[in-house]
Amino acid sequence: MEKSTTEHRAAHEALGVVLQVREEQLQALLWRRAREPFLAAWSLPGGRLAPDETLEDSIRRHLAAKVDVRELSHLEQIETLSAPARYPGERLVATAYLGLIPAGIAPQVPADTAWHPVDGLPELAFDHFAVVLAGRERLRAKLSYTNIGFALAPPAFTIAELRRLYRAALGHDVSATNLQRVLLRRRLLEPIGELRPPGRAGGRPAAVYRFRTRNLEVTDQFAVLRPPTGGSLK
Amino acid sequence: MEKSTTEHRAAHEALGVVLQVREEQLQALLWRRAREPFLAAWSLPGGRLAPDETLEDSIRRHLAAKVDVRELSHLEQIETLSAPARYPGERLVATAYLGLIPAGIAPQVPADTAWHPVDGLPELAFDHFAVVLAGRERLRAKLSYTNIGFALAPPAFTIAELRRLYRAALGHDVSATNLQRVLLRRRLLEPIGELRPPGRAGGRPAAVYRFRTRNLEVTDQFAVLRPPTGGSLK
DNA sequence: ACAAAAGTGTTTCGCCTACACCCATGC
DNA sequence: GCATGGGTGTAGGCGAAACACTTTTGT
Repeated sequence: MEKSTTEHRAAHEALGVVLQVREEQLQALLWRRAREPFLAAWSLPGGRLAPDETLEDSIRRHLAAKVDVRELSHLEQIETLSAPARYPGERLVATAYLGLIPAGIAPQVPADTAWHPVDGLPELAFDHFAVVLAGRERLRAKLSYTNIGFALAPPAFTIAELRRLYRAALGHDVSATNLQRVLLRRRLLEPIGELRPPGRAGGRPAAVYRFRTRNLEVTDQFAVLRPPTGGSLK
Repeated sequence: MEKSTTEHRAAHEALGVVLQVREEQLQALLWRRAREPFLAAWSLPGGRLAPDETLEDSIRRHLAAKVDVRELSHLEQIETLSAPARYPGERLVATAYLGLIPAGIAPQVPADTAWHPVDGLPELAFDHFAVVLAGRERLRAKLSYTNIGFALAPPAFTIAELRRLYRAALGHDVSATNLQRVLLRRRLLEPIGELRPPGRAGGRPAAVYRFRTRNLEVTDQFAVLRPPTGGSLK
């Protein structure tokens, strides 16, 4: 049963699922491949792991060629893909990361790189389609029980603007009334004390809010099976 | 900025955080190292990735030397560790898996392998301590919003028995009344129609239950920000 | 005055908790 | 009978959803 494996060395790449809400849609940053295999197919940005860097360092370094890394408001590992045949002709293990960019900034991207709505992606190279969907699922889940919205939102925003971001990311409508109440009750948002003047059509000026912190925090830790009010076991 | 990385090949290992509730405590399966570095230190079982296997295949293969793999009721990837200096003298990337074994079975383990309570672990080799804690956190979180309890429980059990498993895994007391109601309301449990006769001290016979499915299902999908009763967007 | 947009008040609902009480058994 | 352990009835709390209504602006 035991194989002689001590000599096997797999090449390792980092892949980035970089998401941003653009034009009311959740979009992913894709790169048009310049090499075989899958020449000219759309694929996730990324590249090989170098000897002296972590995987997170690596994805940051490779993404730097596509977007200004300072614009990444959040980065987390999704999963590691290791099917032996996932990359033709070579053993290549891939670790995928989820990267988020706040709405409202328009990163410069090179000519071989473009944003694509996650609903309605083109054919993607390798197993990248499933990776994008896994990234979107991670984002959607965390929108419900963490403050990860900070990573989709600009530094300051109105509830109506935030609502459009949540709607695009979640894929379903969100009530502005309830969104405001949930995020305020959980103390994720705070008003900065300014008002946004209404547009041409008039209307009451909107209060401007910001996220209280721009680091990931779990805000709904134990939905059920909460510890009893008081004691933990040992 | 771009490094010449095309030739770098990192060795890759799979690590298993195998947990079981034993004697009312959540315990992890550890292996006493027989080689340098960290000779004789306790560490997670696992081993090198072979050329023609996935990482999941790999951890199953390596664990087979420690426990009967058929006893693994659940296996999922936790995270991939890639700090360049995490393993002395060699670049070694590690992908950690969480494996669960139902309570009540006593797997044969080799002499160099033993169960240790997760509260009160000895010093572990490398970065393995943090990996065990990450595995426990994953388990605790999923106990709240999935049916992962099936993987800790034997095929049939009373509510009182299940309560002890949840208590050990969560680290805090759990009310049998509420545990029963939550798990029945979510339709995770169903009675098998049998009764467990009481012990020497008497008492009403307990109904015997089982998990409706023994595959992972998310049961509390969107805590908040649920889609409106009706429509999804696009 | 009217339309538009933002925000608040209020009701309803459902899930969860806590605790009292009832049930079935051994001694 | 009484002790012991299992299960159910029920009331209260709380967060969330829904919707009506008020507030503040532009035209």
